[in-house]
Amino acid sequence: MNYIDLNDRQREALLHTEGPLLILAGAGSGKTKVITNKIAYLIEEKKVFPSKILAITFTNKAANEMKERVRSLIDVDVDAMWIGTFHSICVRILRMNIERINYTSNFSIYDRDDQITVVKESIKELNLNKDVYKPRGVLEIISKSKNEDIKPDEYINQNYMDFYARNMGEVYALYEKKLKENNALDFDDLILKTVELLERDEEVRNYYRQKFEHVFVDEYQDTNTSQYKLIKLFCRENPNITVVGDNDQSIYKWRGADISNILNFEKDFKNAKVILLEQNYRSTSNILTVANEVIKRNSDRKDKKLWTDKDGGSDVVFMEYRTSIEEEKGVIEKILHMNYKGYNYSDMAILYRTNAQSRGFEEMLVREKIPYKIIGGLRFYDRKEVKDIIAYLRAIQNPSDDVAITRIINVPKRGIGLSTVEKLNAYASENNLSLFEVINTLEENDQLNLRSKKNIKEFSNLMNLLISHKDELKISDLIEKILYESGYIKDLETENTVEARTRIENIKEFGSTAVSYENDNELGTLEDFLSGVSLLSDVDKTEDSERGVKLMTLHAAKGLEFKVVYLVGLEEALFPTSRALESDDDIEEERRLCYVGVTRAEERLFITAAQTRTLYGKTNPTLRSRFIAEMGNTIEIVEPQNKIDTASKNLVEVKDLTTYKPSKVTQSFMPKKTETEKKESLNVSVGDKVAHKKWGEGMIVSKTEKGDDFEIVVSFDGKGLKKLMMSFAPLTVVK
DNA sequence: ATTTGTTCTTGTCGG
DNA sequence: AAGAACAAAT
Repeated sequence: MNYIDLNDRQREALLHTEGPLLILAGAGSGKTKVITNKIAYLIEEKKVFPSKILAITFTNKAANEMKERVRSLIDVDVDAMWIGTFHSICVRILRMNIERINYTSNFSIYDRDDQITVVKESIKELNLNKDVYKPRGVLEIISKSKNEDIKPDEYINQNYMDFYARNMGEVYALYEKKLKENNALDFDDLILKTVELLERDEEVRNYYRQKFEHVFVDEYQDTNTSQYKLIKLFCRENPNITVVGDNDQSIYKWRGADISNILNFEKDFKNAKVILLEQNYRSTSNILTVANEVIKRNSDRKDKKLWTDKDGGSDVVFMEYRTSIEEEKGVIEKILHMNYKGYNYSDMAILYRTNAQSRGFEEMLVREKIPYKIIGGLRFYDRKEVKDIIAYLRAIQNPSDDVAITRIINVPKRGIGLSTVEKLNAYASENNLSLFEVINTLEENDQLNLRSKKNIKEFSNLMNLLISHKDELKISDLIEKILYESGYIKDLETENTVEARTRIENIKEFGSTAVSYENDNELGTLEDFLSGVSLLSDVDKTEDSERGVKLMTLHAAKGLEFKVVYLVGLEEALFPTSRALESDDDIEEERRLCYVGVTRAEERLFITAAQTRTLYGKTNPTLRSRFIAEMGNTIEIVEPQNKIDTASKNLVEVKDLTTYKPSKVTQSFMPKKTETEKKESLNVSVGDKVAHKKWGEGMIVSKTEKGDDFEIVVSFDGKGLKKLMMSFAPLTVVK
């Protein structure tokens, strides 16, 4: 093997095989190359056993790529190494050891939807109002508490004086109780329970500490508190740990990622060596200049500046269209043009901030017959029919899984409706039984009528039949049995609509994933198959070889690269997102996201925006994103051909759109009044300068219809953003 | 009485 | 798109 391919910095990282090492790797600086070469070097030169190597990534795709690249470097059994995501490694450890902390190893894994279901049940059971205690919001609190290792009773005690928060603590407590009863773990638990296991059980802890002589962590800037704890638990004295990350690409704060993990590495690990990789092998220097120009505005970061020895390349171009529809059209025209110039469609990607933006581009691509692939969005495994089948499998594997049972008890329809399920649930919690146990001991229950009992009996027979076949059937055959015995397929066939037929197709495709799983893992169990399915992330489900233009969110694009990138929707309140506008920290995260987007491009980068955007059927005027101004003269601003360019015309257009379309109700109930009221109130639009009695002068950032009134957000000079109702605010227009 | 089908509302980021 | 509220069917 030769290591000449590496630059000096990279080689230095490779040769540092003892003790902690932090590699600060800028975008496109060859970090995967360094990790894989280092692993190969350890095995070949340092005679480290592959089974003593642990490498943790964030996606399965990254893990597989790492395995492949090590395999291509040296002749080694890569499956002996532990290379996987945080979650898959934890599941592997838990399946072997979870009995030590009082679970059984056939536990279910709950995804976000399952979590919401449990939260809703808990809210209901505690007789709380779900409009006040919003399930999504409560779940956010629960997840946050879990990641900070705050237990329900602690949370309740901390918030004892706050009625609202205390009740959320009660929901949290019940949620945890239910998960335990269902023998289920959520995504957060996978990490937390592993931490708990290692903390409590010295034997297990020492086993893994001994086993993992060399630990690698990729995307270290994205680790959260519990993941950090886990890493620490794997480490012995002066550990051989290599972490790779880029603080400028930390974009998962909302998921609990703690950027201080990477910023504090040198404090946390004594005698840590730090190596900076700043040479970029991906992009032209023009693209890097834009990236550097944007990211340098962030305050809390390790200073790092990408450079390249490549030529300048083409200018980075910004185009602002009049409407979002014109933006979509313009980008598609550009795609056709670049294709004509010799770029393949598969070399191009459209990157956007929110999934909702994909639809317009998709329609245009279909119209022009350009091949494309949307990554993320409505995911295959999130489809109703696929989730139903998975729920059947989960219920078979772990009958205590009430969420799975509830999902399928009346799918396909078998006459067990809402009120019956409610009764069963009530009986279950009263007697501390699982739903499945209640179903199996129906005779004792006298609250149900005969018809319901008969239907339930049929369902329980079905489930018991399926469970009895669990061990003797292959997974794919079990799936077939489920589809046949439950009548699921028959139901869809009778429906005989286009929709039903695609559902059948999807189910078939799911069946074939089971077949290929069996081919790859001869000894694979149902449990392993199910964990694999639930731990897949978006990015994992897309093949590299896929043809066509790729559409994805900026988050999904991290780690990928494309010859031509279209970065779309650079507008205030969209990118940066409206929810970030009021906090500097959040703006910095949006800026990192922008940096990630820019650095995906290898040769050509087109940035676009629209002056009015139609979303959810509403058209609103927009303001150019601050990031465009921050790029300054590193980008070339090009007037799109289909743009109407006189300023006055734009203004008229904008006004028309804002006062357009009062909601249906207001229109029919009080047409005249609405009209006059709106005319009377201040006639301003986004971008106008206004003055406020208290806050001085500022500029209008957004304007949204709220009933008869408009809510406007104004950015006051030196005072920040304020939300105002237009009819009440003492505002005057500044010319 | 209970389940199933239909219409209307609501929310509205990201993995 | 999913849930609530209501209407229709069993």
